[in-house]
Amino acid sequence: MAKENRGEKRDRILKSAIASFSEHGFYRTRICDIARAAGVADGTVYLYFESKEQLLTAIFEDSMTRFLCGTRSELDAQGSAEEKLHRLFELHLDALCEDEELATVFQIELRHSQRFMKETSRTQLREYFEIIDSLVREGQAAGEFRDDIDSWVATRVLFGILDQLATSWVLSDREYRPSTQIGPLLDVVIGGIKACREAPPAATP
Amino acid sequence: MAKENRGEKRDRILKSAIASFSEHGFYRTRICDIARAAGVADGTVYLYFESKEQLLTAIFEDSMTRFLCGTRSELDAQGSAEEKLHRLFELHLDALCEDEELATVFQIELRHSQRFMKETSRTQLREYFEIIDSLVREGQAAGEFRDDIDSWVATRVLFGILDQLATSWVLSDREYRPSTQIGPLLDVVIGGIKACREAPPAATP
Amino acid sequence: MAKENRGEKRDRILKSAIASFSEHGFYRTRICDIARAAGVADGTVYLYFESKEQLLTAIFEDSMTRFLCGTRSELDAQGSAEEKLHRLFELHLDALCEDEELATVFQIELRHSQRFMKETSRTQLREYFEIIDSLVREGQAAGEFRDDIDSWVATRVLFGILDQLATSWVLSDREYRPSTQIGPLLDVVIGGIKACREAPPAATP
Amino acid sequence: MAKENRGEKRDRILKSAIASFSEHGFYRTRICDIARAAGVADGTVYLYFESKEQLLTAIFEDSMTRFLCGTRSELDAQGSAEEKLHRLFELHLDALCEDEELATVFQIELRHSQRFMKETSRTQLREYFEIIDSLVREGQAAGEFRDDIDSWVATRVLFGILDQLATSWVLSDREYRPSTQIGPLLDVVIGGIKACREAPPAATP
DNA sequence: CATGAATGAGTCTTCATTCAT
DNA sequence: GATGAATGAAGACTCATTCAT
Repeated sequence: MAKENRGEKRDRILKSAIASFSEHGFYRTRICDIARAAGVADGTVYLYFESKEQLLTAIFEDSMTRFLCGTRSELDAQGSAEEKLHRLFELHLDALCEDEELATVFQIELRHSQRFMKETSRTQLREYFEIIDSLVREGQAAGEFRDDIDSWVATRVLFGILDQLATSWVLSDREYRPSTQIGPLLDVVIGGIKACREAPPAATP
Repeated sequence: MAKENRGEKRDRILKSAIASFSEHGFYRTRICDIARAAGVADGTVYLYFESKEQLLTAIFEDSMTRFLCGTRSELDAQGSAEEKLHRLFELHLDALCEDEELATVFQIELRHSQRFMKETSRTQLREYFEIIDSLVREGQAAGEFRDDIDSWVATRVLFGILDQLATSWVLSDREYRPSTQIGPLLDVVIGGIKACREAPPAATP
Repeated sequence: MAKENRGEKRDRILKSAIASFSEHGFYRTRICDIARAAGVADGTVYLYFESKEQLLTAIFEDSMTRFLCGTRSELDAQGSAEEKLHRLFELHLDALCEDEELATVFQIELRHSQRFMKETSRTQLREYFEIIDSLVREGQAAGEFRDDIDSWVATRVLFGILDQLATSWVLSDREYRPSTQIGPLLDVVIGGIKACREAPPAATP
Repeated sequence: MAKENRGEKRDRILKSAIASFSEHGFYRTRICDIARAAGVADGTVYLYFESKEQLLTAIFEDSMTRFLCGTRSELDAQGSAEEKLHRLFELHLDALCEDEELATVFQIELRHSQRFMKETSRTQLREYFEIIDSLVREGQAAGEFRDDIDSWVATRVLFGILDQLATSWVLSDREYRPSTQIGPLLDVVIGGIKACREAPPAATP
């Protein structure tokens, strides 16, 4: 029970943090609020996380790790690069939609964290970017996508769409599922990649 | 000069606040930073603004007022409802692009303000929404748009696109002008409104 | 009164800090204790001093500056180097005896400060060492002291005696004036310097 | 092995405490640092010592007990009272020199402990004072020392010298052995006691 | 109007100590 | 006895806000 307990407690704190951060924002949330919500003492939070800032970072890292973990195998099951991209986006958005609070932290709170935006983000996010990038290259290699477009540029556009879709949903009244909107959007971008439209980013937002 | 001075000083403070808020974020910005940047004493800030929170609100209100003021006459100069919508979006995005710091405050910092999101926003934004709404109705009345769609729903979709376009730009490296992307986007939505596409919101984010 | 007040308040805080540090020790003293004793708010302490640690450092620097200031002219009034040394020691010890709390901070509390022992001390104390050193050289040049002894070694021995005399007094019941003991001690050291005794440091403690 | 183990563990903790206290100071040392250095759990420290403060006290008491134990027999081997005093001082200083960390704790850290300075010290030290005092009386009875001097006063002077010699050494760069300096110093004091010099305390510090 | 020194409530973080295992 | 996770009181420091000048 000991080790079980440890992970369990860490999770409770993380969960409480996500709830508080999403409801009141990072700065208006006090460590003691998180602790109380998690049913632990203030000091206990610091047994699991270095600082309030790192608690925010940990939310990102934990979720990211879990997400990337389950994603790769899923993608292998798909056929074309476009299908894979579609599935990736679906997984991404569904993961966020399953936990509205987490989604808020991801799309809103993390953007304020200096440390996150400058360090963690660049390191941790790279892996995700590389997955997208490899799908684009795969599509290019298979003749599915234009290969005169830099795959990294395409990757940023694709990620941009995804991210905006998520932010949009978080800031909305959340009455719809953003993953249902992937199709039309992807159509435009893929169309842009496939055909010779001049400005694929133009379709981004 | 007296009154001139007053307005001028208020503007300096507002400008400094925008700069600080956009660079360091609302919570990491101290009133004394704003005061120093504006070349006034800390206490002076409170002669013009009730509180730090209200300073944030004022940034929104001031900009909104200025924007709405110049907008109506501009719109009258346009022909069709679609042209007017296009022009409105253009004005909106150009206003933000002209001042990247202001854009950041609008798209990022204001979202954290509880008071803003719950009170100010809903009050102040209504007027803007009503402009869009009236354009939609105008188009519907003129047979330009489908009239079996609730104008208020259409309005929210349109505003959503606009807002995401702006956020997207702010979070990006800002190498492009978002107003150049209005055309294709509007095409989709208007197309959605005009024809019988199934999911107009699908193009929202 | 404004500027008067400022210096006055700084002094009150410094004085309260000396009293608290000497009575309860640096670590057991709380900033709010000092503030209350000085009749100011907690935050006010930080308007005058960067940190608790720096408050300790400031006690040293302030006293040192004041002491060195008044010392030089005093020394010019003396005749031989030995007389000057005697007078210097007298001034040093009397300065400490005049303020037992300050003496305690100097001889006990400052020894624990990492920053002090590693930075401030070495910088600020150097000037004092140089005064002693110059007196030793002066005595050597005048044929008053042996000149086959490194003046810097002699300086350290002399300062060591002085410092121990002070510490000794602080840790004692303070029923005597340490300055009355300078004569005999100096006799031994000077004797050691003057004559050819082999181990002047032997008389140090 | 059981009992052996207990004493051994206690010693390890004590040794680690001495090392940490001397290196970082009492207040900057954390119990968990001591525990880790001793290779035990945090809680284990409390199986052997009541509190952090008492750990400091125990360092004094343990060393004192060990020292006093070996001292008496040593003294019996000496001839005159002066020789015994000399030997006592030698033993004292050598004990400290053998363990620089212990010396630092004795001369520096213990001075900050309120409880030590006010309670323990006065109780535990008394025995040591009484040894010195008995040697003085012995010398006086044997006509070796002047008997018109209060033995208790002489005792304090003698202890003061010894203590300062130790502190001086601890604060120095420790390139010399303080016990080599006992001779000259004792000369002065004993001389002061023996003859009719005016100010025996003058040689104190 | 303008100032900026002063305020003091608020919060993160530390760490001695406890106690269930 | 031993452990080390958990506790929670304590305190340094910050900063929005006020108000005497």
